[in-house]
Amino acid sequence: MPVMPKKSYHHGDLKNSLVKAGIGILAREGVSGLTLRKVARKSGVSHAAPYAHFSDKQALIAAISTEGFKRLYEAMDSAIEPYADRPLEQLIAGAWAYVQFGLNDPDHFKVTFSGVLEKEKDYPAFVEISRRTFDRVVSMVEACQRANILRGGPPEVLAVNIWGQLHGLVSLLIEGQISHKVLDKYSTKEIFVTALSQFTLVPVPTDILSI
Amino acid sequence: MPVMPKKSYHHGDLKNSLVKAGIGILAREGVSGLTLRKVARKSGVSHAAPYAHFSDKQALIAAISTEGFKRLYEAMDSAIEPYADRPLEQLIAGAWAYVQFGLNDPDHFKVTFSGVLEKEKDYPAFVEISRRTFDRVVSMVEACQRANILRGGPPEVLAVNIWGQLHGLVSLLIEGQISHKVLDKYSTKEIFVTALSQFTLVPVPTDILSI
DNA sequence: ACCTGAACACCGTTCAAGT
DNA sequence: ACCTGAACACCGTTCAAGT
Repeated sequence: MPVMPKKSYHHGDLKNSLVKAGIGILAREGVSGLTLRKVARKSGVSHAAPYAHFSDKQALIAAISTEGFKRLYEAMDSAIEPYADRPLEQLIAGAWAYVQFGLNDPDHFKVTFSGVLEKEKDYPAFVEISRRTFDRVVSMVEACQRANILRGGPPEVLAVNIWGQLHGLVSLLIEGQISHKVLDKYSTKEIFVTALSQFTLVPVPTDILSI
Repeated sequence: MPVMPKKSYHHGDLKNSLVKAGIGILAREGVSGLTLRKVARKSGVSHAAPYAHFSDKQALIAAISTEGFKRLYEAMDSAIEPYADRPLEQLIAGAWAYVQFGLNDPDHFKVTFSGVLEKEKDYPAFVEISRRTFDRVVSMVEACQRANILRGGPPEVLAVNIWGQLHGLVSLLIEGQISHKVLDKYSTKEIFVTALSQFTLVPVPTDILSI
């Protein structure tokens, strides 16, 4: 009995398949479950095959992180889109999209932002999407400042602060560091609205926030 | 030639030594360099010896995290001490101690707060020091509210927000996510003072912040 | 150009055995 | 009670060889 040729020797789009497989494993087994060998197995190739496309595990993680950042950028973009010329609404919707991304896929968020990728500076695609996202936030902040919705001061600093506020709360929530005493009494939404209100000079419209 | 008895068969205080060794490795080689076998080697015992004191690697990580949290608590306590009955100064000094802890030993900070420890709820000592620290912050916030230094509202929510703000900024700084365009123009100190100013109803006294 | 299979060094964990 | 040494399954990485 001759061996059946299993489809074909070449995979077709292995590089892409590896990234997708990695994201899947991340969602189901977490950061510690993400191994190169599992990713290869899931893509139906030998454990050495990934090295044809990624120089090492960090390079695959860089690709997964970059994809995470891109998804985040897209999510923020779609969330903002309905609110042309309404900077406050844009800010809130964008912020909420960031939060949702973190809470919906905490391990992808972690890989993208929490130092699993060790030398992000070595990966130009990651640096690029990071820069683009930040620039977008800065221009939203500037629009808010012009509309007297945010205080004055250097917009980059304000953008970093707002980003930091959201990032910190999402991180603490994901890691389960926020005590149940607090979470039983106040919803995630309340906590974030209170946080954003520290920055804005006008009340935060809560009707935008889905869920 | 008979074998020299190498000191003694028993280590003496292996449990403690393993935690210290782990913290050392963390500082020099980062999270990915922290292995049980290295920790054992550094303590001069076989690679199976740690299992007499810790059920698995996560249990050692829990001990390292708990020690990190204790050091943080102590650091905040000493920073606050000089400012009895001056809630604003206490808040600033405590916040700055948190930031310093993160920037001085980023990998210990990461292990303590960024999900390297996977089920912190299983480790009562960790949960306990976490609770104590948070309670301390809440009571500082309450004192600030009474002195009209912070806005009203549920103190736990405000405490979570302030903690989240600091935590987010420290995390982004550690991970190198804050662009050089910003860091070249504004110091860490400036960024944190601006951040804290969003919360306070009075100007933030910067003379407290060492460095 | 893309992939396989064997090999190597390293890791976490277990367990029978030694002191 | 505390530690060792051998063993096992798994991992990242390399490399000669196959298609």
